[in-house]
Amino acid sequence: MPELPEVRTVSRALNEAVKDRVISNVKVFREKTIVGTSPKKLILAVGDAKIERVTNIGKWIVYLLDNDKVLLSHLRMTGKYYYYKDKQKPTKHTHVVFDFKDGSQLHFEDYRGFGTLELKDKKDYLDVKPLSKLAEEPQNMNYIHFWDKLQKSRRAIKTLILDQTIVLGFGNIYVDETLWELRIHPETPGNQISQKQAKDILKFGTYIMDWSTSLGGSTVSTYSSINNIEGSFSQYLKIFRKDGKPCPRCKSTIVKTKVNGRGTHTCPECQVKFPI
DNA sequence: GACGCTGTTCTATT
DNA sequence: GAATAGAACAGCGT
Repeated sequence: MPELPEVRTVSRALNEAVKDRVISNVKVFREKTIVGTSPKKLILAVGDAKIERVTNIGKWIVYLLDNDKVLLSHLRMTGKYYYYKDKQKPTKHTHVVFDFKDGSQLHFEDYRGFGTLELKDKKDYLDVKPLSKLAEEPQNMNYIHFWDKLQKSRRAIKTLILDQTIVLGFGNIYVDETLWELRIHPETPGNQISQKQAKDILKFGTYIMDWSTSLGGSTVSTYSSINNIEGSFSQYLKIFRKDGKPCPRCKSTIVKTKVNGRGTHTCPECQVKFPI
C-alpha cells in the first residue's frame, strides 16, 4: 500500500489524533503483528506512557513515547489505522487496539497481515535494525553519494531505487512515475546511469512525492489514511496502472512488464532501452 | 474454482 | 558479498 507520501500523510494524521494521549492498555489480537517482543512485554513497556509525537522515517511510522521507548510501525501493503473517540468493537482484521486514558482508542487493522509494530529503546533505535541501514529521503540525499551507489551495481535502476538502503521512500508507484518522467528505461543497469540522471531522479522524486503528500497521497486501490480518508493524487499519475492506455507524452501504448518480480509500467517509445 | 495479480520487506539460496 | 526467488497473507479480477 503506502509509499513515502502516504506514510507521511498517515503519520501526520496520527500525530493529530493521538499526540499527548496516555496509553492505558494494549490489546493484541494477532501475535505475529508484534515483532521482536511478546505482546505481554509490549503492554508492560507502553502502558501508562504518553505519546509525545508521531512522525515517520521513510515508510516507517515512529511513535515517540515519554518514557525510554519508541514504537515503530510499518503498514507494508494494507495496514491501516482508525482512531475512535469511543470504544469500538474490533473487526475480523483488527490486530492491535490501544486504549487511551480518556476513553478513546486507536485500532491497527491489516487484512493481509504483513503490517507490524515493534518496540525499541529510544537511546539507540536509529542504530539498530530495522532503521539502521536506511538511506536518506531524496530531498536530503547527496546525489554524488547516490550515484556512487548506483555505479556499484548492474542491477536494474528500478530495483535499485526501490532498495531503501540506497534511497529512502520510493515504492512501486513513484518509481514508475519518476522513470517515465525522466525517460529512463526501468531495466537500465545502475552503472549506466549518469550523474545528471542520478541528480534528476532525486530532484523529481522529491518533487512528485512532496506534491502527492500535499494531496494526501495516491489512493489507487485500497490505500487510505486513518479513518478511511482517501488521497487524491492518483488523478495525476501518468503511467502507473495505465497499461493499454496512450502515453500522455507520445501516445504510444503503455506496456506492463515485470522487473525483478514487480509490475512495471513503461512507455516503449519514451523510455528507450539502454544500449547493451 | 483456479490462477495470477496486488502500493513491502525479510530470509534463504545460489 | 551480490543478486534472485520465495515467503509472509487475504482478497479481487479474469
